[in-house]
Amino acid sequence: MSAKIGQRSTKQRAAVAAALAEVDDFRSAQDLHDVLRRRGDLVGLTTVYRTLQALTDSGDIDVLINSDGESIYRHCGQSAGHHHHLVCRKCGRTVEVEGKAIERWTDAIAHEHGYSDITHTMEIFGLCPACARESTEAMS
Amino acid sequence: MSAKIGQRSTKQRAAVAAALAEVDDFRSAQDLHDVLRRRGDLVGLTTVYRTLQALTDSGDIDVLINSDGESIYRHCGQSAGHHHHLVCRKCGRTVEVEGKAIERWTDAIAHEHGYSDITHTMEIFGLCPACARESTEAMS
DNA sequence: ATGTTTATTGATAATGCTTTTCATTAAGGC
DNA sequence: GCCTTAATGAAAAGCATTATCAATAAACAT
Ligand SMILES: [Mn+2]
Ligand SMILES: [Mn+2]
Ligand SMILES: [Zn+2]
Ligand SMILES: [Zn+2]
Repeated sequence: MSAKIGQRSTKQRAAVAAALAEVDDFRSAQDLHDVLRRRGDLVGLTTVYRTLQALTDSGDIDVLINSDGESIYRHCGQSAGHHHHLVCRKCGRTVEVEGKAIERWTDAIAHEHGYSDITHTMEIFGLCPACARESTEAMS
Repeated sequence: MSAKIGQRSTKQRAAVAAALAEVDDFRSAQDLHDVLRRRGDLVGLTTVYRTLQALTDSGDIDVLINSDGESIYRHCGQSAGHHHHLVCRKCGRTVEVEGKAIERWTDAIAHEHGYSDITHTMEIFGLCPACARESTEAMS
């Protein structure tokens, strides 16, 4: 929402924002750096990292850590409101999912054990239809 | 469950297992390496990593990736079966929770979108009763 | 427009976790 | 005890991310 990621607007930050808008999958900083290079926007890798960090801090994009321990970023559709993700572990294709049931369940469990001030993380990983098809074709 | 982490039993593996039994919160490989050193068990860091990897693969211990992207391990009570955790963000106190509802829900969502080969992560964080009490006392 | 200030950039070096190498050691079966 | 080979671990490599710091360029004043 708020674009307050710094006090000066630069072409580098605009380029990172554009790249995030173009691909709407979760991507690593280095992936996005490559996307930028292919687009013709020469932005330093350091700046990509810095900008993603700033956008994450301001809540404008979502970040999650994949099973390799690497951070991946995404500009979410309705960045307003708590939601979760179904992510393809191969290509990053993402579906945003919302689940009141989960929210209620985690709160119930936590209170049951006397825990307060609850938060939770929850992401689903799998192979998207396209990547699954690719996999089976490769076997034949 | 199965202790089949290899075909030979060594004192190093026994030492790692003992260290895991002694501390029952989530710890990094390097933390456990220090615990071993303090115990007087000289086990190479490489071996600690390898053993934790093996124990994780065989399902004997749980691993999760913290917000720094570092893997932390824990020997769980009933190590049989998939489960999740309710972790105190202050002191690390952990409660193991099981939730068939979550498992069914994630699978349903994933299949609904055509995703296959599903896994998921889900952890609950909060303040345990003891830490919450401490917090309110500090305010008075 | 030109100059001044200083936030921002980015090439490079450094950090830190984890994995790979590979020569040495020691289980387990005989 | 001997043999086979899994297992160990010191050292090097790999890899994502962060820290440095001199050069650059927004924002603002003149
Ligand atoms: Mn999202
Ligand atoms: Mn557990
Ligand atoms: Zn995919
Ligand atoms: Zn606590």
